[in-house]
Amino acid sequence: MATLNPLQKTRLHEGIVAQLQEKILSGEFRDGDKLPPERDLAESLNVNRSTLREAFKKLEMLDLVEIRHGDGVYVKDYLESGNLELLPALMRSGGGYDVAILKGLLDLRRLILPDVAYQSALNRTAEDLAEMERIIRDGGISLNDRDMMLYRLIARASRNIPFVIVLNFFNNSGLVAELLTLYFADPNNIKRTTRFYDEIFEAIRDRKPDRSKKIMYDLLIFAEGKTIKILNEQLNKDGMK
Amino acid sequence: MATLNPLQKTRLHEGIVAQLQEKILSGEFRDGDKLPPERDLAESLNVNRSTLREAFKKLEMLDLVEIRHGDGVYVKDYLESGNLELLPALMRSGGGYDVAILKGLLDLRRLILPDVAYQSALNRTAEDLAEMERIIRDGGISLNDRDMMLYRLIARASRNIPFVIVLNFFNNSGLVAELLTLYFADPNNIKRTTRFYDEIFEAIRDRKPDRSKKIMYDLLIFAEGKTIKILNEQLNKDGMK
DNA sequence: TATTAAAATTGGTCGGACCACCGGACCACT
DNA sequence: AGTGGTCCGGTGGTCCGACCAATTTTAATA
Repeated sequence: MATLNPLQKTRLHEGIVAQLQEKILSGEFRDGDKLPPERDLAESLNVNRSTLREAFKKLEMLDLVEIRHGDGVYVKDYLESGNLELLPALMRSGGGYDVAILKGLLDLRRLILPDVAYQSALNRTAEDLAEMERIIRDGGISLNDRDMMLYRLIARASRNIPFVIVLNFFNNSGLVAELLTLYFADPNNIKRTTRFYDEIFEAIRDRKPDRSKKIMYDLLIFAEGKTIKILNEQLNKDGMK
Repeated sequence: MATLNPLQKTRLHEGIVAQLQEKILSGEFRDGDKLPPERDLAESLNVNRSTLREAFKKLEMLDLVEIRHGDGVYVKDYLESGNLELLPALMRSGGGYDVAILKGLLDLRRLILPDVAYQSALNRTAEDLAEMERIIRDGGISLNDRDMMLYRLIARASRNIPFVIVLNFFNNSGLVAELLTLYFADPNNIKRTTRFYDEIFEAIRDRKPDRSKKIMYDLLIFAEGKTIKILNEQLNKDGMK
């Protein structure tokens, strides 16, 4: 408790969230622990109680803590209640990437996206197609943005809202963006993905769900392999320094 | 005695969150809309500005709004940024179940859980097995709780943290709990699920990933079919009234 | 007309006050 | 010994009013 640092950021309560979240995810605060009273904690952090409470509201929404009126604030077990939003933070807990968690995330993506493509081929409209084609042909968009936009369009065309929202998680977590930058550093990968765009577009256009699914799956397998390889090389380099 | 439900205390800011969330999900507040200033909105809602701000912090965490210092609070497109936590609310938007969203959620579950079982069969420890057996044999737990606890144990045994956290979503959203109650109302379904417990336990115990995966998949297909059927019957009944 | 400076608007933080709820201690009665 | 009643300190929940900080709008100026 004594190691909480006062902070100065653009938004104080965000800094508090980050600090407390880190302490929970790292195990410094464990399941069942009772945090100090808001008044005390606010004083320790050199912030107003209102500000601290705004931070607590976010932590509560992340299911990291449970706030009991008249009692106190208790740390919850994030493995039992934690939110998906925690995964990016969890993956970076040690400075670099936690490869096990990264692989788990890639597992999730590989399990879901092929079926998104499948349903997209079944339910896409002419408008969906037009938008997809526009994105694919548009040269004014960065590789990263184009990639994420296309996936979003495919998901929307599936008319499956849970699919769309799960994809948001991958797109907005910043995770995919980071990996894509590494991935697209290799021109061969750009070529492979560009081919993928054409293939998946055709398959969805022609309403071929099974083929769409396979095309998506193959691309994901390819991209996963490359990405893991790149990360391993980085790790080795860092390790030798 | 058993029918007494603990009444939930409602915190003011939670009511505000629910109210604003509903207006956003229903489309009354659209993407890009600027909300009234905190001071005005607080007065309209008859609450203090601090209280309103706590609500805003939660809405921001749900990615339903974007707060810009010196500018205002803007509604975001939940289809582009929305959080998984929104799905339960979205599914109940019209009073009953939005069947399309429900099916999408079942899709997700069916895509993921079989592979959770697969990895669980590969990575489970003796301790995992012991806990699973304890849950399966324990007669003192409600059907619902036992079901959710077993799934959680299977997920943990997979040693795949993203899997565990995704499963939390299904377990904690209240969604599965509701459906399970309907599902377990039929003794045949209880029998089928009890058989599933034994089968999946054996398969995981014997480290048979493919068999575990298939057992999980078959059970999910069965349960989905039954659940959808029950819901359709309910809809028809309600429609005839 | 374009630029710049002041003013207004709006979210962010603050300090202090009071209310609502919980838990434990203590008491009265059985 | 056990049950219920009462009280009290601690803690989260809400409120008030003020000022700070970022942005937008408006007005003054070149």
